[in-house]
Amino acid sequence: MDTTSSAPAGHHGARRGRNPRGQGEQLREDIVGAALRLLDELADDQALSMRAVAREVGIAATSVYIHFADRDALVLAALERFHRELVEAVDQAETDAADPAGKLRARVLLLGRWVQRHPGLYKVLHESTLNRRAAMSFKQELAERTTAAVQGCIDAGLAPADDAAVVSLDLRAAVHGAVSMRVNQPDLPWPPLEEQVDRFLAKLVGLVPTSGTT
Amino acid sequence: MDTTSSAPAGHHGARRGRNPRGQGEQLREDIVGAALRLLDELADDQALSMRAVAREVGIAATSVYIHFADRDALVLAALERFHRELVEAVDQAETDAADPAGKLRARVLLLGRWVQRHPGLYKVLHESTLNRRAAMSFKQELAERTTAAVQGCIDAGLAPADDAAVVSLDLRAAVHGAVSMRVNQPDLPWPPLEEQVDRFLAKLVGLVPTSGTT
DNA sequence: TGTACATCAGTGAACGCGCGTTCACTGATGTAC
DNA sequence: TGTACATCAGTGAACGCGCGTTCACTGATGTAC
Repeated sequence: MDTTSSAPAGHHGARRGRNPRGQGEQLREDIVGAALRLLDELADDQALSMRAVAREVGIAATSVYIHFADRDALVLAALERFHRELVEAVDQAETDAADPAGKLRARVLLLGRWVQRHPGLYKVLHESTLNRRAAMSFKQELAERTTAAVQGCIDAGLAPADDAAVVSLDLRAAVHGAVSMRVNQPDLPWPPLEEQVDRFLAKLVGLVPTSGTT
Repeated sequence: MDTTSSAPAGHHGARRGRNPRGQGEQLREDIVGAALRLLDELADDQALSMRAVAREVGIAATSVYIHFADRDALVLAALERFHRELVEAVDQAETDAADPAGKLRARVLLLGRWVQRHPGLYKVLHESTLNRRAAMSFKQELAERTTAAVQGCIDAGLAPADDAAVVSLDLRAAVHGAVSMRVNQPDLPWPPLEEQVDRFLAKLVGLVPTSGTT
């Protein structure tokens, strides 16, 4: 389920063979996988070149155009897949937790851990100038589910009654900021993200810090 | 005092004349000004080209190398100037405010307003991959002064006693996140930043929301 | 069963471009004697 | 007062590079008759 392990076998330039008839779409997946690996390294969508992607997959540069109209289309497809996997992982973490407060905490903490493993992709997803050119409406999904988790806490009486959308926005902004600072200046001596997240949950959402290790 | 108005007269490619003897350093300032203008537009340090800067100033591309060893050196100088102006503006806002709580609020709100005027530069300052390659230790300054302002609130009894460094980190993370989301997705319908900042000041620092318009 | 044709899954060469950077140079202005 | 020289503030041409993208093509595999 990890984005960076999506390539079938040979990593860079391993001269991959032609797919059998009817399996042409497999190359598309391999290209997206290669783009994800490179984007995570580069941490910049503008720095990704179609030729580098082709080299990584082991195909001719022109073959990328069979599946993607241009570079933006490829980056967009890669980010959509990254986001989908992220949403699935976060939802799974929520499912594993017991009560609504634990679910919200699990969501946020898993996001933090995921980002620490793929800082470059997080940067591209949220900071790339592609945000100016393309819609990326799929990003709404994560926000909506976090708001639902906040609402769950309020409904269960674990958080004071309030506008869940507003509380969720504040929480997401704070967490995004905390994560973003760590991702963008990885060499600075940051305190543990988990403690900061717990302070945000306590102060912004109003959860009682039950020190749950769920 | 605005970064984007630092060029003397002719904006793009206006064929500027040679400086008089002893005034050679003037070109350096003009180059930095042009770089700031372009970086604010591009919102990406990698997208800035030495040739584009030279065109903007109205000089030969090679003349940039008289003052800057390479592109990173130029971007670094530009960001240092942007940061210095930002710090000065924020400090001025703090001076104008009456009590410690008003000072902290003024700092944060002015930062928000400044960023809304120069979103591209904010992105480059905090998100560019130059952060990986260069130190940018000057950025510490803003953080330190915010922490001092938080400490001021605590000392004056306007905020509950707590570790000012921790509270400051949380506040900066939250504000950075709120600002960053708006900068990176400008087309989304964001609620007013000021209200969100006031919530952060109330919930994270513990200030009483005195609705001060200072 | 044979064979002409269509389709699929790609490839190789080439285009024009803007870029970072280097190099040897230019022309105005000041200064020592 | 004249003049040789040094310094300053730049310039113009050129280098090699990787890039996005287009174009006409290739060779294997399936399918209609």
